[in-house]
Amino acid sequence: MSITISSACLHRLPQYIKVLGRLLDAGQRNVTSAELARELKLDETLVRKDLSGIGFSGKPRVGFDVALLLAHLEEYLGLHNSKEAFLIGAGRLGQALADYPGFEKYGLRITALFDNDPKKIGQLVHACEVLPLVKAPELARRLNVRIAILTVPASVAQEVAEVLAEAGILAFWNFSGHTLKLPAPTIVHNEDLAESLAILSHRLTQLFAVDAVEPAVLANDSNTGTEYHEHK
Amino acid sequence: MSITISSACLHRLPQYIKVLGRLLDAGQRNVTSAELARELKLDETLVRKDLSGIGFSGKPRVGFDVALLLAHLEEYLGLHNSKEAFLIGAGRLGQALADYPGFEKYGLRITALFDNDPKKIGQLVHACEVLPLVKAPELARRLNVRIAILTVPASVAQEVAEVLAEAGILAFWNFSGHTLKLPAPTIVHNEDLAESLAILSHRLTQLFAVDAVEPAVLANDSNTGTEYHEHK
DNA sequence: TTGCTACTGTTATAGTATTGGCAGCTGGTA
DNA sequence: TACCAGCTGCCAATACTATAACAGTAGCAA
Repeated sequence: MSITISSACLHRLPQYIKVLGRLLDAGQRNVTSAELARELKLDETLVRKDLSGIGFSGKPRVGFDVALLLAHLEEYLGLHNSKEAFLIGAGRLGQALADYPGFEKYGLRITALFDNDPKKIGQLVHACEVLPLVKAPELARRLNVRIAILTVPASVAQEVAEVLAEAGILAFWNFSGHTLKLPAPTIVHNEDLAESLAILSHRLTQLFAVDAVEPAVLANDSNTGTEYHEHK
Repeated sequence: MSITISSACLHRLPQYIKVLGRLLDAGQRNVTSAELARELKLDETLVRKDLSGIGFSGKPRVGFDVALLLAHLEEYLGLHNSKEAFLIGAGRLGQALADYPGFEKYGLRITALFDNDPKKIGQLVHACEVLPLVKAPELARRLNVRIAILTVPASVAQEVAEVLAEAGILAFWNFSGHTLKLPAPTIVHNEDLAESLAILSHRLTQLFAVDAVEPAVLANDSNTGTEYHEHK
């Protein structure tokens, strides 16, 4: 099915989904590659290449069927597969994530929260009781949960992750800031605020330097989530 | 100074900083490119190229001076420049970010929080009083604040951002999930959980598919924060 | 029904990022 | 002091991604 999929393309697919969702809500039936390209500031041939690459075809003179394409993308990304996840660490970030409405839409359901702070245990967060952390491995095994969202302090992240990996957790969505080292075949997705901040900081200093000196050429790498607007 | 800097390289620099910080804490004085490469699962020539690219030299037979390199990287990324930011939206995510300890280390200081929920106004978050949102533009102008962290609902993000841009905010760190459209020369850095989730979802389905069928080759694109471990 | 238009899908080209190889320098050692 | 080992730094080769050009097809109108 998906033999080779460019990493850059993979990052664009969710963007397509977002735009398509908007179009669908607006009642638009078809969309052309040029339209998608304009919306996401991409080249229109790139859009066509991406979509044909994941096996979706448009129709000449019409474009792509919005609803069909959206469904195809969601299917391709596996968003329909219901995924159950444990949320480890019920601090502010953990609670914020538990509240995040986008998860359910994307097939992710947080089935339990864990923490080792006695004050937090028993609290209700988003209709879920916070359970003691020590019970997580056993429950993961019993409920066959494969995904963990880590919102624990960086200092304990590695230790916690190892225990959970031992209990069969295969994918970690890691917000702790500590880069996890885990044995195969685990998937680790590090969400690193510090990294984003560093890049933002660099761009800011660039911007101010440019302001002061001359309007130099700035690369636009939209695939990383940052956008650049040159002067004038 | 920095004429051209590869986007991929830019994303690696914070990683170097992280590793170097660990090494410095461990008391290590020098580090070789091979060592850095091993730690971050990169090629060692790539590490050398990145570091020489930002104008830092190592010494043969010794490697790179950890402290000096760290300082150089931080300087290069402008982490020493003190940056003041407004946090817009004092919901759970906003409060979690206000609490995040990494910001100060990277030169970012949240000087004020804003919200338009009367219940939140006046609350203290991380030693900062939550102010009414309508005052943000005026204060931004008066205090010369250039950065805004947006943790408002997606539905109002565009509107809020436009008002703030009007008031002189140049950089938006956007957690709202809505892709902002702003005029030049604004910097927008979108932090999109939905996108991350979609990619994670895809990797998961790939993993399970691989599990079921055969150990296909999986690309490792470490620059996106996701790591892959192949079977065996 | 036939030709035209507008869009898609594919092939070719160029630019960029990563990998590999080699020369040169530097610190240790006998 | 002279040699050796190890690591850097540059240059070439390769792979990959994005842009450009072109051929093909389906709807629409006359």
